[in-house]
Amino acid sequence: MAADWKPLLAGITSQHLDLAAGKRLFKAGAEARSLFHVEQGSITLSRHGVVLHRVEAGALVAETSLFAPRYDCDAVAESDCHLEEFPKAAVLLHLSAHPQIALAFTAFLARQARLARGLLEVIRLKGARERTMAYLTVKGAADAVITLDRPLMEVASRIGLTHEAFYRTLKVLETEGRLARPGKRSFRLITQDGQ
Amino acid sequence: MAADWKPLLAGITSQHLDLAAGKRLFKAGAEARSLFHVEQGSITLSRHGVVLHRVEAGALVAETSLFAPRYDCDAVAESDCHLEEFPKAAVLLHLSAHPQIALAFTAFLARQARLARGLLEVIRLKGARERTMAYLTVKGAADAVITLDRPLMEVASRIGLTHEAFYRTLKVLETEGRLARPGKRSFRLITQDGQ
DNA sequence: CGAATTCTATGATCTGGATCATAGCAAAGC
DNA sequence: GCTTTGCTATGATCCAGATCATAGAATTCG
Repeated sequence: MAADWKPLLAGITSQHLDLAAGKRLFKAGAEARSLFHVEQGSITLSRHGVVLHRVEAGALVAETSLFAPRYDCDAVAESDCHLEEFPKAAVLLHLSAHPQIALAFTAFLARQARLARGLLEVIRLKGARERTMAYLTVKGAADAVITLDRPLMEVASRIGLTHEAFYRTLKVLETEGRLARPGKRSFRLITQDGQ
Repeated sequence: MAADWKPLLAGITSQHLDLAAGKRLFKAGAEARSLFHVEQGSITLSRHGVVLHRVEAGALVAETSLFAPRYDCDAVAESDCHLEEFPKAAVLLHLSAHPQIALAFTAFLARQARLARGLLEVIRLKGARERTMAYLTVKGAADAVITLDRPLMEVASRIGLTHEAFYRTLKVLETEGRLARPGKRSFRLITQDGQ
């Protein structure tokens, strides 16, 4: 699905790059020269000190800058990083030369955008109850078992809740009969008859 | 910037489509046949009743479905809509035939993704103060005048606050000397010396 | 295997922001 | 011009969820 699409870059000249925690990868305003793939560690993108995005291992840094002359944010290693650097020009050339790959890349970005927007809508809901239900609902159909692949703590912060609040909310939903828990990280939404 | 990129679709066969408020444009699971451009009104995309995205006039519906065999969400008109329908196949053909346009589309999606992710990070901050500062900070550099083009009420809801809370927070920041307000919707962040 | 770390879980307290209420002002409509 | 509607603004109250605290279960690691 939201596949690691690094394989598609296979043909492009690239070079390894190690970056110690706290070191800067690039800064806003500098000429955008490369696209980066995070192999290990994580990179923080920020603008004027405000974090815009946290890039984890397996993801790309600076997709936007592929299409802009300059980087528009600062990139700093949050932890020791192992990166792969792809020269921007080479990437663009590769994309023009391989329409299939270009399309795949486009599809990848479309999914990214939709994912982020979906999370935005969920997080904008007012209550812990609603956010939790909404998050689970988009993850899977009602009456099907949904298994989360990440710690509940992490899910909690994704939807803008503390883990305590999240655990409690899950418990409440369970006692209310709106949710069944086959396992610690497995859930099943119960269809409500009253609607 | 986040330009209305409809002009790029200029060459493609399309047809007008009017949709009354409450009517469904397509439903999840149906074969994905078209891409839509909202000329007037707004469309709500939802999955199992959870709103994933609200598409306003000037934006596209179903970019993701360009790359998937089926629609993965329901699209319903929130208000009376005027749409332009572009057959998926024709769009894909057009994109393959015009690499420039394909690239522009890709760039457009990259910006969308980044924008949404930025907002996500802002909205995940804990306090009204921080969210407000962060929002303004990414909008413009410190010591430059930032003018918001939309009602403060709308900005408030974007960052997950009630308008009351937002107004109050602005006032607090102002009295704290962290923010100047040349106009109702104009702001200037004050550089703090103590850092 | 046992120790350390992380995750899951729940209880008690406290606060920031939601909610309700009210009002001045600006923009739009007639 | 006057009226209506929507935006900006601020005050009072209240509660959901943050914070602090504690602990059992599960996982990782030496």
